[in-house]
Amino acid sequence: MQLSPKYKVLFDTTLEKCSLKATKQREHIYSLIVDKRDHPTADEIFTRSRQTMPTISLATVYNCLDTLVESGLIRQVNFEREPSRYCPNLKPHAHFLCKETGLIYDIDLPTALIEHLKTHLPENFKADQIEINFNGSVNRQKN
Amino acid sequence: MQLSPKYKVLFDTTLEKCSLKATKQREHIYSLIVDKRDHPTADEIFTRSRQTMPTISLATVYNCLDTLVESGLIRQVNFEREPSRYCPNLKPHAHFLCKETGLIYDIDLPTALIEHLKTHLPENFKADQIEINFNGSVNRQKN
DNA sequence: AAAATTAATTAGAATTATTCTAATTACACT
DNA sequence: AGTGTAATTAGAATAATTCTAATTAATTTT
Repeated sequence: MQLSPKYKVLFDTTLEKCSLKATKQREHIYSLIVDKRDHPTADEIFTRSRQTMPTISLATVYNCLDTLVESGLIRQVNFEREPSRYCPNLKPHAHFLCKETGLIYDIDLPTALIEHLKTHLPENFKADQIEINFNGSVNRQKN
Repeated sequence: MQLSPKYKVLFDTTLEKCSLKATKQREHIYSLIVDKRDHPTADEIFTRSRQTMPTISLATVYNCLDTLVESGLIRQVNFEREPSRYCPNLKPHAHFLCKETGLIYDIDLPTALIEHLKTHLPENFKADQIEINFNGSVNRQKN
């Protein structure tokens, strides 16, 4: 529940850059996401945040998540019609949803590969973002 | 509102293969999606379908869409928190959402490229599906 | 062909995630 | 301290989707 110096600096400077305030609610929610990188939903984050900040409201959780996404500190991850999930990993990566466990995994992808995907767009298309989502199952490793 | 022979055969055989019935509601909805490939939402499909089938219900539209997706006749396309959209293009492709117009474009991608993405998964990960979504803007072509 | 079985459709209620509204609080700047 | 602006809050509202239970349609069995 305490941001490491590295993330604290990132948090402060990023919000500063966006002329947004580094409030304790925003920091708290950000620290939860950085701390437990299990791609929680807004509701899960709400539940967790109440444990140490019992007065926070669900609206604030949504507000803070939106702010953090806009400022680029976290990414919103959407799979089909499921509730949005949130991810603090800022390296270019894809997501993999295991249909058996419901767990979401980060899949590192080379930046070059992601850039290569863009070359398949028509000339007048300019992509700001690419979202790559895998769906499947993770097999238990044999010993 | 009339399926071409090609799509009619595809529709009939695919549902047959899944032991699902080729009802007139399902065919109607499928034909709308094949006919106007603008990635409509369930609600848009509902509105369109009522024009020629005024007794169809929204629940049926959702049911039919689910059935068509499950059988593999159409794809469900999800961008962020927006309502699901539906796409009859079965070739491997990505989607591009223009943030200015809200229009969704199909982006053809070589099968090899999509397969190549899978090679970046850990060994015990088996992907059934990959969803690739671009976000950005389409610039008006200069003359 | 009638009866029975099963699947699909329907209307409307219920749910759920998210957004909105209006009031309050916190903070920064004179 | 007083003012202005942004952020937070509680609760209501919304919107997409799902659920429920009843009806209809289609198919198979008798």
